[in-house]
Amino acid sequence: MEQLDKIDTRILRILQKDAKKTTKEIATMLNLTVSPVYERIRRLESLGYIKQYVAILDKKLINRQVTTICQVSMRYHNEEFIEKFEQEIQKLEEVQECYHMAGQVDFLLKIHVASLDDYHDFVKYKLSKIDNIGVLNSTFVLKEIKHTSEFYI
Amino acid sequence: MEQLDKIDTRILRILQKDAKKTTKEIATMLNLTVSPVYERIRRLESLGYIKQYVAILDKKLINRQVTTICQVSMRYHNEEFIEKFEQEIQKLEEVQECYHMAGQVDFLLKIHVASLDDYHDFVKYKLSKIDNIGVLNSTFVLKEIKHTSEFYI
DNA sequence: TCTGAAATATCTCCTAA
DNA sequence: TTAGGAGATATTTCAGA
Repeated sequence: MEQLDKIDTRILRILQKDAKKTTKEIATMLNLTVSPVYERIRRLESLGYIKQYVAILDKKLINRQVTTICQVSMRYHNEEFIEKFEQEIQKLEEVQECYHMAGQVDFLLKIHVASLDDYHDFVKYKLSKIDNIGVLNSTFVLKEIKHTSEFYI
Repeated sequence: MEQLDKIDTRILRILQKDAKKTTKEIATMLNLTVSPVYERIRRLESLGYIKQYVAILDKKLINRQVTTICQVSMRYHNEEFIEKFEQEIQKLEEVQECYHMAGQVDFLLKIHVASLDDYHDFVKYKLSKIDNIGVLNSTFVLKEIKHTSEFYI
């Protein structure tokens, strides 16, 4: 895998903040012409450095204002159950993030719903239906202090 | 605040998955011409439904493969200390998410670094320098099972 | 790898239904 | 709110340094 040079890194920094910046604008910022910037972005995409371009929505406006962190521990820790759990989680649209953790708790989930009622339903009818869950501990987000998709590079 | 109709919702769903889809492509998917789609996207942007467009990077390729969840509790819970903590967290580039939580733990942080050594340095020289931290509990992500910026709408 | 230019496509805005 | 069209702007490709 080739290394990134300073120009590549600067391009990634710019696109992490604003994917709508035109090639021309980026070229101007970097004192280059359009072509090399165009080629570099293409290369960063095809090598997989840029995975995708997405629109970030306002969760309050689209009525997903309740964020919950749910910590899950399995009853039995064999491979089969773990894999089954991971598969089931993929299907749950309310779950935006899920991590397999080191330590006491097996999985940490971040969940977005419209209301506490909806969260109740989510746990009752979806999450707790998954096999082999031992402990399930939900805590609610009072306020989002920081949330970015950017990596510091 | 005006409500979104079905077409708006479908546009948002598409742009959440791929912000590079052209107006023309979206129009074709929705059996419309370019103009109405163009106008709706503009409206969704100016009303704030779409907050921003970003490029999502591959954290392994850019060398940020270590993800940590850090749970922080304050020593004293007065407003001044809480606000100071929130301000300091904003400045730390390693912190991608920070939530003020209900319950035992005050804050939950998601942190990305290149290595365990870097995490050690982060805690030692940055995080623990913040005033009034009582308990600080780090757990490491073994595997990312799911991570999306999409909301189910 | 870069510059510069030419071909192609999209964006953007306007008028009208 | 949508359709259609036309000028402005961007993307994409390619020869040459």
